[in-house]
Amino acid sequence: MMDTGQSEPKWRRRAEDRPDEVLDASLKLFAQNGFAATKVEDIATEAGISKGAVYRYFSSKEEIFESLVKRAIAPIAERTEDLARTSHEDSAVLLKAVLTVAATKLSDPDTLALPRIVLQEASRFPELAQTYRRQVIDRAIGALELIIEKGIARGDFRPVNARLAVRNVIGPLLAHFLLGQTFGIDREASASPHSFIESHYDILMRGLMKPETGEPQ
Amino acid sequence: MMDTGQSEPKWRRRAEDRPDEVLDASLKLFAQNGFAATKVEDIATEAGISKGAVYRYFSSKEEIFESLVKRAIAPIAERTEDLARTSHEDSAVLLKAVLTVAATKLSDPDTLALPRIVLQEASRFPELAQTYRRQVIDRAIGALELIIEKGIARGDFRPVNARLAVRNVIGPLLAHFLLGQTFGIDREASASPHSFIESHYDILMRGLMKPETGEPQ
Amino acid sequence: MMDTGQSEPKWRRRAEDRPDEVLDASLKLFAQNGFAATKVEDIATEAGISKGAVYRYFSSKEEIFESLVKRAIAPIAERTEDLARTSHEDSAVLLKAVLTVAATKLSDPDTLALPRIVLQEASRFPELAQTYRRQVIDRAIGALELIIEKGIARGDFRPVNARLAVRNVIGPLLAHFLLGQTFGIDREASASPHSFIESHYDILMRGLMKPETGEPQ
Amino acid sequence: MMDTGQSEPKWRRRAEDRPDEVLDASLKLFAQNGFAATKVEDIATEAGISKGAVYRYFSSKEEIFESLVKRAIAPIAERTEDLARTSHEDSAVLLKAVLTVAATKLSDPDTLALPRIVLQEASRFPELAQTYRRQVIDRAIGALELIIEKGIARGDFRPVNARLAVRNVIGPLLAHFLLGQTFGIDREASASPHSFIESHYDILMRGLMKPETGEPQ
DNA sequence: GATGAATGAGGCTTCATTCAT
DNA sequence: AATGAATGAAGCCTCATTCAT
Repeated sequence: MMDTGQSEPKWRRRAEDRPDEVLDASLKLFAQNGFAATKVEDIATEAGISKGAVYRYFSSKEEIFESLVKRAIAPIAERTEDLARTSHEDSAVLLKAVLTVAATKLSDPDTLALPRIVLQEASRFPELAQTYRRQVIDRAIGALELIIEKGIARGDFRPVNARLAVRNVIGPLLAHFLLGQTFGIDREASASPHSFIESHYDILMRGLMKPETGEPQ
Repeated sequence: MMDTGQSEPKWRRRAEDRPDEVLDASLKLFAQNGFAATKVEDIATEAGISKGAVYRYFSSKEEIFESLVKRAIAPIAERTEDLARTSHEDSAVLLKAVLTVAATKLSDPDTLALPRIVLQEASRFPELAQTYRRQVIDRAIGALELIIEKGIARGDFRPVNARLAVRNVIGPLLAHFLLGQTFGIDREASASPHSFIESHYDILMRGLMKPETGEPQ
Repeated sequence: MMDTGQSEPKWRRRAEDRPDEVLDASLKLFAQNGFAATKVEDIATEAGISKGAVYRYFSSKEEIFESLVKRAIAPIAERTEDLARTSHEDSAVLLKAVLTVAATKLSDPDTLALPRIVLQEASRFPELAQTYRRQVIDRAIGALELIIEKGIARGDFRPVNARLAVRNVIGPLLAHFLLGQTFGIDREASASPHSFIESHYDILMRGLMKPETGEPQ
Repeated sequence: MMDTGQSEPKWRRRAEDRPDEVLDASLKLFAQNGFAATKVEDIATEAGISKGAVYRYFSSKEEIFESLVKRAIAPIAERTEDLARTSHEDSAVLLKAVLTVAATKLSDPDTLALPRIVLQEASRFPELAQTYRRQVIDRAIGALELIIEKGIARGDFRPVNARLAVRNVIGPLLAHFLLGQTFGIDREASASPHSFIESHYDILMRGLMKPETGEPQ
């Protein structure tokens, strides 16, 4: 919140930063190679510490993964409620804002990394997957559902099944960014985050809005 | 200890079926536990043969995975062109048919399994991922793109960017089935494949069609 | 002894020839890759039969090796005594004849192969090595020892320790052919079997003969 | 079951010595059983460490073998040149010195072990065999050749083909020590290194020297 | 606290041998 | 008798985790 302008020197390694550095390193390597194929020694090297030191902060490789997920969840869990509260505005405007933010974040590979890993490892860490689901997915879905329901109540949207309609909001983002990153699809200009969001928003809004409402935006 | 006299044959000689049995077993276990966490011995046991026998048909665990993907790709690659050719019909009708077929297939965990695994292991098998992408994803996207473009040319659809619009067709399916299976979301009745497809189709078609076209379906 | 001139057609595979064909194949492969690195399947393929068939003639890979050694030993064991009996001639002439025969044989890689393998595998097949030693090495040494002793008795040679002098007869052959084949030493013309034997004989005879005997040969 | 209280350290930390200890253990076992028949676990046990520890120092069993050869080669490659330089002396004296040193070394099973293994495994490690040949065999042969040529130039020796004559120097050593060790030949007193060298030298020198030179030594 | 040497269970793979066909 | 599919013991190697220094 308060950026004093004096950038924290990267080289100052402080003990309390270590766990986070380990998690950063892990995130990078897990995203690159998957959980099983990532060696603790590699994590240590990437974090600039020794293998043994890793075990000072985390009791096992699995715990690193759990902490990684929990670290990512924490801020999301806190901020999510804002989404619902802020919805005093026009539903269409709100939805566009949400989509834009989401697209911006998901177009960053580092942000996409964790959801991807969780998806990958869900079967091996069922409880963690459930935690992620409840803390992140359910909240996001819940928030979007609420936005849609409010839009329906306000008369902005047609009376659709809000819970199912959420798939039409989230899905195209998934298809674009997840497949895009995983398979390297459509790296051309036409697929820039911006133009994609324009297209998605255009189609989605027409699909949700009442016919007489006229053009979206 | 107790020999009843009825000799149980240690194994059957059934070379022709074995490779497929191994692949079936592998698909099941890979889907369940991922590639790395699946032991060759488990595959063998699941296939009802010995560890060593697996290596008569596949030279390594990786080759099993590759064969699995190729086996799944083959029929898809053949049938895909049909999709484009059949499109003499009304674009809306065609699109609904496609969505219904896709939903039916994807709601079967066994069908969804392979795409899931490919997604999971893409970073560890980059070439295989690219093969899958070209043979399956690109074709599917291409076919859908063609349907949309024909719809635009016929005046059924608004002039949208067909390539990007494809995300709005595929994405909700992904969100529904992939996340649904992975995280166990929404197992309630409201989320039946049928009702989801109705919802998806309704929103999607309104988003694509010209306003004056009237109600979809 | 009786060569009728009608060469046995190679392509006529008869059951009674099989064991020898297996041994031929084994000799070739053992010489090439060693005992451990040679697979029974490779032997079978080389012999033009199936893996199972090999086990009809030999009960194990070790037995193949044993048979190989015994097959090679048999004729040697029979012929060796001749060497001692023939020694009515001049010791120098006899020794030269022996050296020439030995050099001719050892310059053929196929002949050298078995001694090489026996040397290689001696520690893994101690009994076989002892059999080989007694049947081949001891006899050869014994025969040469006898030749030398007779030479001394006749006054052709100086009174040397015959048993130790045998090393001076055999050793250079070993050095030339064994090292030559194993390490590919001296493939030039100067190292032809013939010129080597001339050199060896020249040096050896001068070493053994009485000074006053004059030039050898 | 019975904890006496005196904690036995599971291992010592001794990284610097370990590689050599592993090589020593490997040499012993390779010499005894051959490369293929020696298990990494056996090497580890012989070296007093665990299987895994071996892999801290060598990335594979093959690398152990390579290191073994290189370790043995290094000092030889350095010292060999001395042999040629020292040859200010009488050729006969020099040759006897060389033979005596060689015999002393080769009569030690531990010294003979490596050449034996290299000979055994030459076909499986062709590059290593060539390295050994160039670094050890070619140098030794070259040095001996030089001694002989100098002897000829000085008028000590007859004009023989030096390159081929080298076989008469080396060969008897090979026959005596290599066969002796491999097949357990002549363990009697008559075959002591000393008496063998006397015999070999006696026969060899007479073979090389000019008739009028008189008795060797 | 930090380090990295050491451990050892566990996985992949090979291949001699067996035996149903 | 021949075949080659199947077995399974055994070996190489990996790597998460421990712990002496």
